[in-house]
Amino acid sequence: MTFCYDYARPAVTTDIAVFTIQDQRLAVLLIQRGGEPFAGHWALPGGFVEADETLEACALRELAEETGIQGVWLEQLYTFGNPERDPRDRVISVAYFALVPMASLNPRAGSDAQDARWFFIDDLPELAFDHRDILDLAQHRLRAKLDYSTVAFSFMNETFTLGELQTVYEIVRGETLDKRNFRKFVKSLNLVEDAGATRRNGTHKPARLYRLIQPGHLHYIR
Amino acid sequence: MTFCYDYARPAVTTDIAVFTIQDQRLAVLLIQRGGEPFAGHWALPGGFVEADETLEACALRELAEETGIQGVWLEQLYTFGNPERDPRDRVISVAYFALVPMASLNPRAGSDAQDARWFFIDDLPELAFDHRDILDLAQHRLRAKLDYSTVAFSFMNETFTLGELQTVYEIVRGETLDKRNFRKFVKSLNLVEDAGATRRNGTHKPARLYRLIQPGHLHYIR
DNA sequence: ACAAAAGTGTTCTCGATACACCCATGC
DNA sequence: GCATGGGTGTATCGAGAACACTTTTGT
Repeated sequence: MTFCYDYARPAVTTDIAVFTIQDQRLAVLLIQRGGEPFAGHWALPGGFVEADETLEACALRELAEETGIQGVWLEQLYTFGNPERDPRDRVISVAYFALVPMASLNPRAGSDAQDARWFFIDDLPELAFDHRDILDLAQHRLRAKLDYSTVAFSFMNETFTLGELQTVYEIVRGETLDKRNFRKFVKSLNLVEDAGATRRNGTHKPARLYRLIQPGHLHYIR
Repeated sequence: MTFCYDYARPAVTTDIAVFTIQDQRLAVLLIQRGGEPFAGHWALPGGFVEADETLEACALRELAEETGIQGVWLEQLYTFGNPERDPRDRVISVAYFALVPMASLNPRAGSDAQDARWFFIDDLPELAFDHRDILDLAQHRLRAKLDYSTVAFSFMNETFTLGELQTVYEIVRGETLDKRNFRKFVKSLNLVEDAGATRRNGTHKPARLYRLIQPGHLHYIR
């Protein structure tokens, strides 16, 4: 079956940059492409928009199909439409980005993907298409959003220590922060509560655990 | 001639929200649609992406064709992809927004448009498609951008008074500002210089004229 | 005992806010 | 002379930055 139109139409895809924190470093989820073009290259998960699904539904579906990851919060990033970005054909890609808790999700390869795994953001392989540009923009947006929203909490597990949270801020911003100022800042947000437990985690004082008062909510600050 | 593909493809358009300031109010450029659907309704200028043009080039071309406006600075806003947003067919629209100097451009109707003119943002007709949503988002983004960039200067003519600039801020933010604090703020940016002239403008003291030191540059502040 | 991360307050600086009067012009 | 917008300075407040020591645990 073929689909015919009076004018040329571009193909439309979504691509998704999923970030997490691993080993105290920022990591992104990539798949290894099974088919041409760029067979064997690493790329962002994503794929073609189907006739009756929203762009966000497409992104969620492709993410689940190619990596097994489900139910993440997505934000639209930018739409890439350079006519040369796909060597085969005119393809316009609506890019999304997402953050998932530290090391919580084990990706597995799915359809169209030979493999799916986390890469550190500062140690990436060569990427297919313009996915490197997409990733750079996503990282830029993530850094900016840290300053005026509570995105960083999306990286946290259900309970977490303030030290872990501070590490996330330090990793994304690429600079160290003062511990006392950081804790003052977090407490002034009034978004976390004491989870009533501590975690022993090595040869030092146990850390108090906190949880979000409204899990899943993104807040705008400043 | 027809174009055939193995899978269904959406049509892709760009739509552009062009803002200006008129009579101390925020205004947006709309066209009256000539053809179906929504014939006779007012809508944002825009149209289908051609095979070999970038999304931004498409937006600029459609804007010129439909309204005669050329050479404006565009920023990508958001991509609207709800499958129901166009009653005919699946159409995905990449929305852009732009700011042009106060009352500087006289739109004229062009192809596919019976008419093109400015509407005050708080006195809009019923709009075609989901263009009301696009406009609401554009206005929201404009307001937000005022706080961390110098977008407001895009509304200004080559020379302008600080009173005019303050009025722009007041219109977009919807609140009055203190004159002394505002002037202190503008001067602290170090982005404007004295144009060495004044403008008589009614029954009061003439106002000093300023100009941008780097015209056309958008700066990020804060 | 010692190494290693957890936890805790005060001072200072700077940008943002609040606020009131004189000036130059047209009528 | 009076109405109208142009133009100017100072005091206050609050958020962000700088900064050092004690606590608890594992080995």
